[in-house]
Amino acid sequence: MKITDRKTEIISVAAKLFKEKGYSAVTMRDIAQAMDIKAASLYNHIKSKQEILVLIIIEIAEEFTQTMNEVVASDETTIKKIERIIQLHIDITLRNAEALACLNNDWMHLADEQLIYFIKMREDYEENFRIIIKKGIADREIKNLNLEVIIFSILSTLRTLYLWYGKKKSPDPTVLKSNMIQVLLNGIV
Amino acid sequence: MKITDRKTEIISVAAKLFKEKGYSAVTMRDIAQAMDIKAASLYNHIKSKQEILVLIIIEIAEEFTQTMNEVVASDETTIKKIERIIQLHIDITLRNAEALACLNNDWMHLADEQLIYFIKMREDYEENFRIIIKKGIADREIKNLNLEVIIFSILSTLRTLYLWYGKKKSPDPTVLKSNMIQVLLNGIV
DNA sequence: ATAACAAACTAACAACTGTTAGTTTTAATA
DNA sequence: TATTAAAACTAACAGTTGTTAGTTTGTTAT
Repeated sequence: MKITDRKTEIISVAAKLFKEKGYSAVTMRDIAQAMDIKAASLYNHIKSKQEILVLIIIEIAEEFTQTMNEVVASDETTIKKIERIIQLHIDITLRNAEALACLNNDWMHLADEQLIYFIKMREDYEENFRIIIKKGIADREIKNLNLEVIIFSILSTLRTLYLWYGKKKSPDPTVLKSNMIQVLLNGIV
Repeated sequence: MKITDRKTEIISVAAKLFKEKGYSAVTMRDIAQAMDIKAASLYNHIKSKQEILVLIIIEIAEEFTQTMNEVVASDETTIKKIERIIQLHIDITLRNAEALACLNNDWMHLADEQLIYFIKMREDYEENFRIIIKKGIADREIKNLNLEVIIFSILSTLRTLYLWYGKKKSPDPTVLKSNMIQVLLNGIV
């Protein structure tokens, strides 16, 4: 197996285009052109446009799922758990912002089993987060505020990190992490 | 002028569809079908598919711009200003979640002057927010954390409120507002 | 040199896209 | 009732879409 075969290249190029215009607005000819080949040639490597989407999204979704499962099963403090989740999102954003953009914006274009599978993972992820925060409130580690507001505000920030990275104003990863923890946990006032 | 003419109806139906699948994945025939008419009939009321997108996005963008300009020009405390911005986002989300989804996900499908105009408004909005927070830090109302992290975490939460509303778990607006202020300003720990 | 294989190509398809032209229906007004 | 305007219709267009079939090119192993 080569370090980066042609199929991997297609997926990476496609992800970049999907991030900019969305899955539906990107044509096979767009992807081909970005690789300096013809659209038909793509089919020597991939089965369909759908397959590209699936390969971009599912792998990352599974990575989120697995780490979240580990975190939720651990016996750390709630705050440490949240810090690990923040770290998880930052890590994946740095490694593959394009795929994250795609996951966030184009998941609804998955089909059949893959769509169901993705939605299940997403719901489980949120539910695990809910369990963590709930326990944190019960243990008085977390303020007794509306559970859904807490979860939503943290998750929506972490999920859209990809929008931010790549911009000049974004600080380096370690600074980002510590500041993000400060802001999300202790507030800004 | 009728209370709700056909054109307004088209825009509202289109926004709903755009929210679910994105601008590019929704066809004129989809919009027509949702209104129980034929695609060609839409053109008695609108000029093009593009026009629908423009009408959905620009009006709301201008509303954000105007209120933000008012807030930034006021002489309230920084915290009061942030509270007004939170209120602004909640208000618009409640009134027109579909248009907000569209603004967030499909703005890049605007064209020419409209695209430039939108990007300008978006940049100005962020810059105004930056000015507010900067002053808050200088006045010691806000903690001296990384400016961009503060702005990003608040804005990304407020901008994706539309994703959340409509779900069962979302609390009523006044509870939402007070909890959102608590979480975003004072943190959860 | 030749066989074998990966990866590109050309050409074409059937379906779908936004949109136009011209016509008919519907409902309100004179 | 006749007129008019709004809003629907049918039919079709030119261009684009994802995809397939069959062929050629380039590289590697025998």
